[in-house]
Amino acid sequence: MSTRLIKGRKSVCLAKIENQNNRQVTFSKRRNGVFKKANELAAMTGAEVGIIVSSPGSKPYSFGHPNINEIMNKYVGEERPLSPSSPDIDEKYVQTFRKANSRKLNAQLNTLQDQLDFELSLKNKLNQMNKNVESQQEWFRGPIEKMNYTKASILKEELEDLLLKVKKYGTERGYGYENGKWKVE
Amino acid sequence: MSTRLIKGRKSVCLAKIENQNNRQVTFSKRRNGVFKKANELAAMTGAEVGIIVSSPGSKPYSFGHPNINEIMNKYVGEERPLSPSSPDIDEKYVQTFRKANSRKLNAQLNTLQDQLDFELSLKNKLNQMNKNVESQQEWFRGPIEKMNYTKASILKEELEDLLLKVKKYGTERGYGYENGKWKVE
DNA sequence: GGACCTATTTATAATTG
DNA sequence: TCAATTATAAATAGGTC
Repeated sequence: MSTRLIKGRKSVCLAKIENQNNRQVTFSKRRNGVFKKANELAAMTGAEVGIIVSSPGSKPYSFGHPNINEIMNKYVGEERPLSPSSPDIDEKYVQTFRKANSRKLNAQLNTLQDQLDFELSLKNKLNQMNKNVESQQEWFRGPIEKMNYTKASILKEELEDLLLKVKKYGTERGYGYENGKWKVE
Repeated sequence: MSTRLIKGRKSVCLAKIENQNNRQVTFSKRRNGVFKKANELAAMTGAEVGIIVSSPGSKPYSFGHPNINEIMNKYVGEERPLSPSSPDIDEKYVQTFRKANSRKLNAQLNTLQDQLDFELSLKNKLNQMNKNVESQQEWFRGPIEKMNYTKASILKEELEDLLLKVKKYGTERGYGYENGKWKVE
């Protein structure tokens, strides 16, 4: 705890970070930051957001609300390749996007999410969450073609937030979270 | 000026903004915010970033570094091959993107499971949630391959809502976790 | 690599012009 | 509607363990 070094952030420099390690660290932090912001944008305004990020030497990451592949397909035109000679992609994008508003999946998802948002109380949700457990593994092992990674990342992040809250305020109530493991008595 | 009014921002609430006007304002501001963050990410780390955003009642917007179309073509490269006249594209990225978008479910599954390590360590929470997810499934009937996305969406929504509620009421004292069950008063 | 910490810079919600 | 203001919440650079 003999800390007396300078720690606060410096002003951001809009230039490529030279140091390889710092660059990687910044990439990870800021990639998550962008995804979090995108998630907030989608949640708060109902916007559709799709993001693809790739760093040299790193895996590609994607974010999509409601789903990266759906958004991508809208952008490039569903079920048909984008003509290599087609330069005016923005125009095409507008058209396909408007037409796609009536797509079945989106409508169903919107309905689902609206119901979840406005009809289920927290108490009901929590009670339902407390039902048994069996098929969880199957859920993770099933096809995930249409689910992008970032849904999971965001989910993870929010679980971590939740856990932080629990860790902070929950210990006095007889449970806690330490060293990556739950302690429930 | 004669009155000292409160202007500072409030804490962000991860829920859809009801007021139409505020929602549009927030959309514009935050869209720019996301693009700015994405631009910084690309500039500082050399990452490739592509973003598509669209809000109902608003035009679609895109951000791309170095180029949105190029990035998207890489991402969907499997279904929509790159134009043969793409000389400056690192083939390695293309391969990675193809892999990310691949229909080889096992590859994605492994990646997903790695990212979900944290959640898997919390089985006694997530497994309970799964039951709820299963029950909600009846609301939605569609292609099997999209079921998992639906489950993920539901789960994510529930977690978001749960987190919101916990943040809102948690510090006051209206929640707890005892004997493997959540309690909310 | 990851979690946590802190000083500071940024982003932005509410408000005014 | 759009730009500026300002108080605050959030993000994050650099550090430790």
